[in-house]
Amino acid sequence: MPGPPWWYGKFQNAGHRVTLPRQIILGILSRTSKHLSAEEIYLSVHRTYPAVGLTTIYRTLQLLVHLGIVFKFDFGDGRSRYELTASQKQKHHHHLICRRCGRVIDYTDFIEEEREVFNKVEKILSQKYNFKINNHQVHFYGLCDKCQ
Amino acid sequence: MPGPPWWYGKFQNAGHRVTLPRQIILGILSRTSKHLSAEEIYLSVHRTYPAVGLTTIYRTLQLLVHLGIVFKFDFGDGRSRYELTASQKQKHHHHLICRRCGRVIDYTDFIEEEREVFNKVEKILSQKYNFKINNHQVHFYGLCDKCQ
DNA sequence: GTCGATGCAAAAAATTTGCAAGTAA
DNA sequence: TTACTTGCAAATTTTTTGCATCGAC
Repeated sequence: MPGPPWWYGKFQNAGHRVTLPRQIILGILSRTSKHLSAEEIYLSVHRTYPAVGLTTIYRTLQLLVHLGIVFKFDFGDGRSRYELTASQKQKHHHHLICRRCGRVIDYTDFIEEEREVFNKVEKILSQKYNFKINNHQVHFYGLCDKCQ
Repeated sequence: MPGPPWWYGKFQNAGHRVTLPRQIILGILSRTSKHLSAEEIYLSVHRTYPAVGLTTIYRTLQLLVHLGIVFKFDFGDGRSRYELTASQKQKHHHHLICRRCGRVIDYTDFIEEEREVFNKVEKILSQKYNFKINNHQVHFYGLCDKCQ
């Protein structure tokens, strides 16, 4: 029995409406493992729902970032990239970024080991800076095999 | 005795020239602890060297990112932010980002386990993906005290 | 002297905004 | 019904490019 999606409550709590465009966009994000740009999401939505405009994509993504539902990244190719912070299908992962060609590798190695440390660090930081921390991201920068 | 600056070799190796604008920009970056935007750097340079144009700022920053000398970040306010990857004065630090107001707190309170994990992960990832890793960054996302 | 680097103006992209019309709650 | 959302078009903002000149090596 598929109850309401996991993000439903976040919309409710913040007083935001669950509209069709928003559901579609979240659907796309939850079905991909890529780092999509606003335009790529727009094109993907557009195939099935041509009525949805690019503006709505931008506004929705802004909202989702705001609610902590998606991450917004800049991998250096001039456009922002978006991905869900969590989902059933999507494992928590971090990034390995080539600073020369911009290639991005998702890695999930050691996430478990990291988790323990991050929980601890998160706790310390939360108290010290009075921050309510929800997520974290690790980026390693370097040169990929082809660019060395 | 102040020999050539630490980044000198990186320029040489890559066949890039050490010009006045580049030295000025690096000087500004090494003297601040802020996350400056291209325009802020431009304004800062412009005070003392009005001849340097905004285009040069962008081109120089692009080069510095390319060489691994500066980090380029998107903290969500619509413009890219830059900071040195390392320097004598600048301690390695990570970021705590408020997803509501965009406030960014630098923290340097690393715990020993944190360091250990990163060294370990870096080593393994380097081998597994054949990446030459130079740097890493950790971002914690959440709500700051004022935005909770 | 060479060839990379720079400045200016113009162009290109990406993202945001105004406003009337649509629609979830 | 009420106010949040949306689409479209226009505007804004950031970043990039073309080209003649300049300057580091």
